[in-house]
Amino acid sequence: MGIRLVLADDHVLVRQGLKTLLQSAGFVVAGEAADGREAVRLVRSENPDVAVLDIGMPQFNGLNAALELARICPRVKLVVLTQHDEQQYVTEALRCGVKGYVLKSQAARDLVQAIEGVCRGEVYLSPGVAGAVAKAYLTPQHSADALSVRERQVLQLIAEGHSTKAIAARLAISAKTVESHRSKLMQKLDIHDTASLVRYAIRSGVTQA
Amino acid sequence: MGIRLVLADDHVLVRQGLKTLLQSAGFVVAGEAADGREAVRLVRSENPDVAVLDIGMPQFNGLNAALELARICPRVKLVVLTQHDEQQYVTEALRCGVKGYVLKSQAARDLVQAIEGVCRGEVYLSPGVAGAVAKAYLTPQHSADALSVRERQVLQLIAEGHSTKAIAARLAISAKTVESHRSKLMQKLDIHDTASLVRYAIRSGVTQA
DNA sequence: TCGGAGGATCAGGAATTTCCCGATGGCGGC
DNA sequence: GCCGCCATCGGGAAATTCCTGATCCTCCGA
Repeated sequence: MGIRLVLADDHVLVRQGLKTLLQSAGFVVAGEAADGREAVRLVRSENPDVAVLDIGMPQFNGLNAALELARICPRVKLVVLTQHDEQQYVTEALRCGVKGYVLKSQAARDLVQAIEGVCRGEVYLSPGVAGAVAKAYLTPQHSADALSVRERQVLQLIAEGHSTKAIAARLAISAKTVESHRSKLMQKLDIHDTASLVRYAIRSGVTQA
Repeated sequence: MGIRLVLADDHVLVRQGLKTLLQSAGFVVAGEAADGREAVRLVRSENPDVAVLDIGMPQFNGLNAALELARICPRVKLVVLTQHDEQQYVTEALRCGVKGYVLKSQAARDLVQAIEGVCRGEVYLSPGVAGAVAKAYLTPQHSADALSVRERQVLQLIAEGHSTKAIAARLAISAKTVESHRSKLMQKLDIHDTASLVRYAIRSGVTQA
C-alpha cells in the first residue's frame, strides 16, 4: 500500500498537476488544501504519512502551517515546496520542523525521493540547497543568521524606499552608520543588491509590496 | 490526433505536473522550456498548435516570449498562465498577442478549455478576469503613461536584482541605454528609488517577491 | 508624401552612493 | 578582565545614478 499524503498549494492548476504526478508515482493523495490553515485542518482529520506544503501561499503560508503541524502532529512528516534556494530559507524551514525541502526547479523525481526519504525518517534536501546549508556551516560567521534589531530596522527603511541620508536622519545617526548596517546585513543575508534586499524584506514580512 | 503544444515554465516540478495533466487530457506535449528564450526557440523548431507560457519566469518572461512569438510565428496560438487577475495584466497580455489567459487559481479544466478554445480561433479568458477586462473598457483611463515593452523588460531585470551592466550585457545594448530606460520609466511611474521600483514591479506582477 | 511624435540607442560629465578598509566605545557573558 | 558583538563613525576609491543632449528609426496622420 502506498504512502498517504496531503497536498497544499494555492494554485489549483499546479496542485492538480502535482496530484496527478504523485498518484502516478504510487502515492495516495488523501486530501488537498489551498492554504496553510486548510492544510492544518486537513492533516488533523486525515492523519497522513506526509504533508507536502507549498511555502509561497498567501496569508497563512506553508511555514506557518509547518510550525503548527510540527507541534500538534509531530508524527506527520513535512515536505515543503519552494522556489528559493538561499541558505536563510532552508535553515528557517528546518527550524520550523520541516524534514524535506524540495525546489520547484528540480524534477519530480526529487519530490518523490523526498517523500520516500522522510518516511524512512531521513531529512531530504534538494540538490542545490545542500550546498547552501553546508556553506552556512563552513562560513566562519554563520552566527550571521539573525539580524540585529537595528539591522532589521534599517532593512525595513531601505525596503520602504528611503535613502541612506533619510534613514540616518530618521534614526538620528550618521549616514555612515546606516551604510555600515546595510553592508552588515547584506553580508549576513548574502544579498548584494538593493532589489534583492527589497524582495527579501517583502518575503520575510518586514515590509509589504 | 491531438493538439500539439509546447510548455514553458521555469519550475521543472510544476512543468512536469502540467505535462502529465495535459497528456492525460489528450494533448501532445511536443516540447518543454524553462524560460522565455528557450520557449521561442522551441516553438520555432517544433511549430506546435499552441504555446502554453508561464508569465512569471525570470529574465525573459512569458510576455516577452509572447510578444516575439506573435511576431515571428503568428500561426501559433499563445496561452499564458499567471496568478494575477488584475485588469492591467490581462490587457497587457492581450496587447502582446496572447489568445488565452488562464489563472493558476483555476482548475485544470480551465486550461484545457483555453487550449481547445484558442485552437478554434477564440480568445479565452479565465472566469474572473473577463470582468476585469470589461471594467478596463468602461474606465476611460487609457491616458496613463504606459511603459514601453523595452522599459518593462528593463524594469523586470532591475527588480530581479541585476546591475545596469548585467542588464546591458543581457540585452546587448549599452549600459547608458539601460540607464536611459530606467530613468524614463522612473519618470513615467513617478518613482525615484530602486526599492519602490521593486515593490511596484512586484505589485504589478512584472516579477515576484 | 512629408513631417512630427515617440521609442531606442548612446555619450559626457557632475553628483551621489556604494564599497572596503579601519577605529572607538559600550555591554554582557565567561 | 577579556572577548565577542553591536552600534557608531570616517577616509577614500570605485561604481552608479542623474541630467542634458543627440542621432536614428518607425509609425501614423495630414
